[in-house]
Amino acid sequence: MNDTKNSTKKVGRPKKFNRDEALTAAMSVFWKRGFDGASMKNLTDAMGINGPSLYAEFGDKEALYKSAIDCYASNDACAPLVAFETEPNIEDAVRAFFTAAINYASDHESGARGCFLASSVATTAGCVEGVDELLCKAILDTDHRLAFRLQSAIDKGELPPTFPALERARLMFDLRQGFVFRARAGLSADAMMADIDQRVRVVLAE
Amino acid sequence: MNDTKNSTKKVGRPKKFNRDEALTAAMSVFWKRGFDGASMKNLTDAMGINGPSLYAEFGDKEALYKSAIDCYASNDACAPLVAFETEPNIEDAVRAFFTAAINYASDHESGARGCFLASSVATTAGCVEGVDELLCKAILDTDHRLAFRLQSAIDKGELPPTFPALERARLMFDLRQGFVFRARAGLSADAMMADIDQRVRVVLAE
DNA sequence: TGTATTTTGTAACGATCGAAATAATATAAG
DNA sequence: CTTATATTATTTCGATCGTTACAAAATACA
Repeated sequence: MNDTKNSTKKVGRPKKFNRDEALTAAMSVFWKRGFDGASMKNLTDAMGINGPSLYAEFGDKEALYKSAIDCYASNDACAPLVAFETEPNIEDAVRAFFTAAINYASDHESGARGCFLASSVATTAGCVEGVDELLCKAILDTDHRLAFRLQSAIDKGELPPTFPALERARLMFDLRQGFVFRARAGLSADAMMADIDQRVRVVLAE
Repeated sequence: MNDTKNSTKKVGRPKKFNRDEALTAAMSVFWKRGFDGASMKNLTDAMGINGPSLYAEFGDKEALYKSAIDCYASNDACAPLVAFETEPNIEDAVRAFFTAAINYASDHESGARGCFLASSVATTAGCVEGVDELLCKAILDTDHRLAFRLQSAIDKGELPPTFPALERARLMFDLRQGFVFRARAGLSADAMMADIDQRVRVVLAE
């Protein structure tokens, strides 16, 4: 009766760690130090886990890295996107997108700056197998998700029928990369915030 | 009479390498693999130099890295800037800037993709001492150099007196970061080129 | 021709890397 | 209470890391 579900209790010594929490901790380390800059000691320390437990749960360092990328792409990277999709008015939505992007890149709870994908993972494109594909997918998915929200604003009459949704979606994405790079370098969030109004106008200009 | 100038011939066994060429080779390795991903073996192989010679000429790995950053900032990073400053007509100039940026990020002679500063050095911000400052300086210098060219277009009457030169300079820079990220991920240059006309209009819109 | 000087190539250093072997420990099932 | 199972913690591995010691080689100068 219970053979397909996982029972709440399993045989053997129980794990001391939570998989998601450990993965989030690993992502923070990779984000701050990069793939090669993050040693297994850095990782196990931050994750509160032993070497063998890490290998049993996540495979080797490269597999852990890719899991961390997936974790980021389906959680953190979406925060500005969610802000954009949630705000009903399109102008407010674009503003919320940039505001969230800047805040996120400057003051992430992990202490890391910039964007994990743009500021750390990008370095390993062409070095770690499969990273190129993960990055391309993340970029194109974001383009389309941004475009979808813009298109719905067109459908609702908030934007003219001729509005180039996909082009402006890419524009939003690329502008975000600029903010992200500046934040990684340590430039102030306030200075970037001052540019938001102008950029909202640029994105929505007819 | 010759004591302040360097004589053409020096005492001792002559060097087998050219400093600038070796530094350029080192930059390519750091660009492709990142600071931590580039081993001393990778570096000496690419530079055609021995370990001890490298240390004598450039100091340790970190010093070599910073020299490579300086080398890039005062040479390669300027290519799109120079294109922008050289083209007489402002619209052609903006187009040339983006075209050069995309070409450079997609087909650099070294085989590296993206931008050394944005795609590799950014990862070491906060990890390698002094990198933050180098990055901030490179960003702000570029902002101002772009703004200077826009201002001269205003002065010549190509752009209206109310044109927000510095804001649009930052806009150009940040859009470039998007192209650079896409190129690093492996997206096609042609797809990016197709966006240029629209972005030229965005940058110069009144 | 011999000496001083500089760079070269080789070899080696201790430290740390990612990864795994081993054994102790903590649970569920019989 | 014993057995089977799964995770823990410790230890260790060979490889590679960045760096340096050392001696041979190649030049200018006396």
